[in-house]
Amino acid sequence: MPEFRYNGKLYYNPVEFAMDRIGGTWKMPILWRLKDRVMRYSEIKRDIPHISDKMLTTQLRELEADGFIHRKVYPVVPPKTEYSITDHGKKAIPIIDTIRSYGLALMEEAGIGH
Amino acid sequence: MPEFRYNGKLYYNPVEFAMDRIGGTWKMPILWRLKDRVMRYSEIKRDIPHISDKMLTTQLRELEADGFIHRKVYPVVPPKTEYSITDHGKKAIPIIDTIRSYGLALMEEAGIGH
DNA sequence: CCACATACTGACAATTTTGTATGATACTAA
DNA sequence: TTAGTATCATACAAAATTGTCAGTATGTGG
Repeated sequence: MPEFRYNGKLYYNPVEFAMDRIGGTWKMPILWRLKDRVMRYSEIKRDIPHISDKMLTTQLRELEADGFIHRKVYPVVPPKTEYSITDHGKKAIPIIDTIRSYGLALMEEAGIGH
Repeated sequence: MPEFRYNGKLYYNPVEFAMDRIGGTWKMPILWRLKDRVMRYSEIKRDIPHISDKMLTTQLRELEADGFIHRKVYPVVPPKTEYSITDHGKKAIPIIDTIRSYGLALMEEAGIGH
């Protein structure tokens, strides 16, 4: 595995690079929810328990900067912003699905969910 | 996604559970190397650049505790320890492969590797 | 005039993860 | 007698991630 640099950061392998884009506590949950519908900020927030405004905003911004989602702001008051997944973002869905299924399998083995 | 508890820790979804077992900087690189051969501690260390003794040891111990790898100690001096992947651990390989391929695709899109 | 709504921003703090540095062991070779 | 080896352990520090809290903007409904 040759190491490489991207945006100033050093990566050791492709897995690390992938996880830096879609990993962390919130990015996959967000992408998963946007996979087949457009959602407003407040909808996403209501749908993901425990997420704070700060986390939701920063993660949405990073996903947007990396081209996974699109952000459309309506100039109204109170504000209205819609988030949708991009073609680039859709490519991550099968990977999330794979990880999710694996997680469910691990949970079953561990006796979680009865 | 109903949240749940395991070993005292709170998880929000299956992805988080999966990533807690095989995520982090070093676990997938370790499992990936053990996927088709038995390796000694020092071999793994030589094969994974930048990993420190502390990280290698703690990650190996956690992977062992979670049943992903097996540890065989030979009572000789200097010490000799062999690590091998278990059947349980082998189930993680396709997932790592999926993430790895996705990472390579992202890298290509980003223009990494010429 | 005042509260309410939505989508944020920023300062700061706590937590989690990763890294560094040093030492232990106990036999073998020089 | 001393250095070298392989596999750790442990104390401590730094870095990265996540969380808390307060505040902002601007119109609408009461």
